[in-house]
Amino acid sequence: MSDDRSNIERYDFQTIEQRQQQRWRDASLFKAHNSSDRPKFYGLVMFPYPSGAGLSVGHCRNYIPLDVMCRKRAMQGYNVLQPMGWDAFGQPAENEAIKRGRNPSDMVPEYAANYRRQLNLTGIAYDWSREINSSEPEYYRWTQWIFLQLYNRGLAYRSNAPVNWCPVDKTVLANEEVVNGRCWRCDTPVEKRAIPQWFFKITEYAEQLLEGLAEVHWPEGVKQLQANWIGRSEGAEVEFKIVGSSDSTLKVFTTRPDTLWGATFMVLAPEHPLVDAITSKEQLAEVSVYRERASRMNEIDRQNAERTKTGVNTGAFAINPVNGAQLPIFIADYVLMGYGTGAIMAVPAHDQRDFEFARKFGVPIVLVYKTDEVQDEAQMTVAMPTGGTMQVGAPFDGASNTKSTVSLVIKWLEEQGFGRGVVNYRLRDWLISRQRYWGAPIPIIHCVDCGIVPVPEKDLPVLLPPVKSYEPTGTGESPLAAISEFVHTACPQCGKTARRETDTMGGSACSSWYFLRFADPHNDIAAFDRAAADYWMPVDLYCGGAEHAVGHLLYSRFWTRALNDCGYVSAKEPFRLYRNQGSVLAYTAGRRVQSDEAQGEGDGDDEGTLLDWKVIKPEERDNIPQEEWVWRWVRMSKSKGNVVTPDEMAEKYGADSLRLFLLFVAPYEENVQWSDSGIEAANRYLNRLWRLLVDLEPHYLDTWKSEPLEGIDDTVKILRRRLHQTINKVSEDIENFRFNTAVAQLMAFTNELSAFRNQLGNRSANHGQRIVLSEAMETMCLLLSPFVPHFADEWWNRLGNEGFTYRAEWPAHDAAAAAEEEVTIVVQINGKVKDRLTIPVGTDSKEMERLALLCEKIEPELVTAEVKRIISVPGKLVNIVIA
RNA sequence: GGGGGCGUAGCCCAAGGGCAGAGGCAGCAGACUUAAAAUCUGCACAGUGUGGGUUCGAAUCCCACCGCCCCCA
Repeated sequence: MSDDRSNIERYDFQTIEQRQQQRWRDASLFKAHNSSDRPKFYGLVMFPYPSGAGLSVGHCRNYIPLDVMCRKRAMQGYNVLQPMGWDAFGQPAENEAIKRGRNPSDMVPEYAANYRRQLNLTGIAYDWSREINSSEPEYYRWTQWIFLQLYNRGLAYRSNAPVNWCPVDKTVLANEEVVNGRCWRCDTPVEKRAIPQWFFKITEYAEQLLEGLAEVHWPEGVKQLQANWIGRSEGAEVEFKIVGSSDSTLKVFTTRPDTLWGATFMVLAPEHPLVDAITSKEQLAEVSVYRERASRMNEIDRQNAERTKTGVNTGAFAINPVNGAQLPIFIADYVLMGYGTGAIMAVPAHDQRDFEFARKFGVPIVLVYKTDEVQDEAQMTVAMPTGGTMQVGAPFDGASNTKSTVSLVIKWLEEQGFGRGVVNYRLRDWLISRQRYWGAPIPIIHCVDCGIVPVPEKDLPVLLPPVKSYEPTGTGESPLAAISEFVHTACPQCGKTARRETDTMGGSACSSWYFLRFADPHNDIAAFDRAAADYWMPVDLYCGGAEHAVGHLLYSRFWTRALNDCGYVSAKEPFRLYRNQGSVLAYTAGRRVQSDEAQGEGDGDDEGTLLDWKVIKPEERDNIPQEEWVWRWVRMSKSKGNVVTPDEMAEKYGADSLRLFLLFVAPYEENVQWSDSGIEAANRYLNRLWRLLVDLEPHYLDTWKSEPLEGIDDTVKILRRRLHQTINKVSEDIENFRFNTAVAQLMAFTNELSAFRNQLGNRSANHGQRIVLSEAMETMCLLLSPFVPHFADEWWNRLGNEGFTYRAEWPAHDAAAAAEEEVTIVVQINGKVKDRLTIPVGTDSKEMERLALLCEKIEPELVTAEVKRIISVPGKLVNIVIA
């Protein structure tokens, strides 16, 4: 060890990181090949929308753990694909462009270039030769092509759908733009309007999407979320005749056909098409007022169970097929047109919502199932959904309130011709049209004579026309509708003049297949080559935020299955293993908000804003006295002025320090609180390790691998044991996504190595010590490689190795070398620790008990006590239970 | 309203039926220094949110409650 520390070489991360990154680039180190003898590994992170704020350290926390995994797989001999691209179409990009007065087609590539620069800074092993941008014609041409494949299979269709409409802004709003039923811009109550929209028929895949969940290794919570979203329920569709109308019947879906005998009224959604036909003259006025009011409400409020039930009698009656009873027909907003048939039979005795409605409107209640306690409808205070025995004068009287009774009744209904068993799903079709500019144009032409005509595949892409002004028109139509060169075209079938579809596809279309494009990103004759896609798919490890658990993941699964059915890819499930990471939070100054004050301005990345708290924006800091500041940990975002960029961190501490900190600070799934002191600590560790390696360098023997291990002394034997324990722990921890404990283990081993160095002092190491030190130094380079690749490669070369750790073999741990010889066990009396014993590993229980009873601190305690029982766990403890 | 997660030292986190501590931050003391920073060495600090239960033994499993976070509606 040098006494003159001022001369010791510094850890010069800036030079090292630049040098190593240049070497990686020169060698095209991370380029993936579409065929190989080696097994493949496809690691993917949800591709980002490049925003003007640039990449934050929060993004890095998502991407770096995947990089660690990919780098380890490469060292384990896998052919690795880790690509990156830009989710550039869609509203976030368009909104940002509008805000900045820019054209998104100029803006997006600029932002993307900045993201790419930042990602390279962090040393992530991306294959940039596969970079894709979903807003470029080379890409969205194939998004349109897939649209046509879906259209040809009847999986894309156009239909009237109620959409959110702001009557003041005269525009259609996305669900996220409706806040408490009001427009996010002008606070006007939003109305529902029926406008023709394009849908994908994801409902046709409901069952498959549900079953497929069994095949994938995803967090249970996410699977459950998808299952709930799909919402499968079994029941029956029952037909009710309407009094005075011989031709029209009312179809209802019910999961409880066994309670048909207790139905006392019917409820239709206010939008139900039969309402006009059946409403009596006397009720007409009241019904139309109610329908108008309901059209203003959003579905969230309508389903809120806390609300007082409202509704209006239509004056019409339906006939219960099972007993001929005449049931009054109401309309009420708690019934939704989008679920089931938009009509229900109401059984107040056994359904709480129906019960409340019946009590409010004075409709009779009839018990189907009765118990000893519940016999009299008039005395009921709540509905009785479960329990009891059927006592209603039905063919099933005496049956218990169970699933098997439901099945029996369904069978009976089918025999009687009253209805049939059906499976219903909560899942709705996927609304894909957007009346916005910045998206892939829907490749459809409307011809007066031929109707809807798909654009021939040879005419793709339908290019998004370059325009100066692309803001929403205010007519509810897409801005494309105002561009006559775009709109006017010839019908591909009859050649007459026709109009192009002017809606574009929402961004979620582009992101539903990008993982397939990465397999073959530059193909200009197909979306992707089947062999390439079959080689890489499925994605072996997919990382992303939990907020996409239903939307993006479900859509991607649907498209993959649809493309599989079309014969374009073998995979049925796109993502085999899926993990979601925690966010990076920044300590942020805010202030209390009065309850009547308008909430966040909806910057798009402001989600999760707390109701009683608002960020103090940088420009407001001087105007608000510090005593009113309330500090909180919130997600980083540009609008909050709390973003930390990787640029500044790489500049100050180095990319390796940033990587190490983000991996070390907390478990992968958990949110982390950003602190500069944390990254400083990571940097300090790397400095310490650097100096340690410099100190040990003179002892390094490059022939260590071929030297015999016999004759190494006990001190290094223990060091070597720790080394092999470290190999084992780090390898396992990476597999289990426990990067934080893997780093801790590397630090712990560094401390041991450092203690050994200190012990050695200025003496020269003996041969055996040199062998073990050399093994430790080289192995550390390899173990560190996925975490701090620049640092690792620097030392890898410095120790005389050619090439890259990325191409070196991941170290294998020697179980014999890692095994401990002795173990310390505890001796307890009644579960309380009294003494400790160090014994050889493998000592059996009997011997442990014998030794324990002889312990200095144990023996005296047993003189007066009666030993009732002794529990001994090999390698752990002996517990003596006394009376 | 429904679902999920998390509460361990002043702080971030380990341990996931068996000694509460692997690692780090901050703190204290010493060494080095004219001094400080950096560095090195050492030290101290909690009985695991609360209350029950299961067990020879619970931070760990179960139940209830409190607090925080996330997702869905």
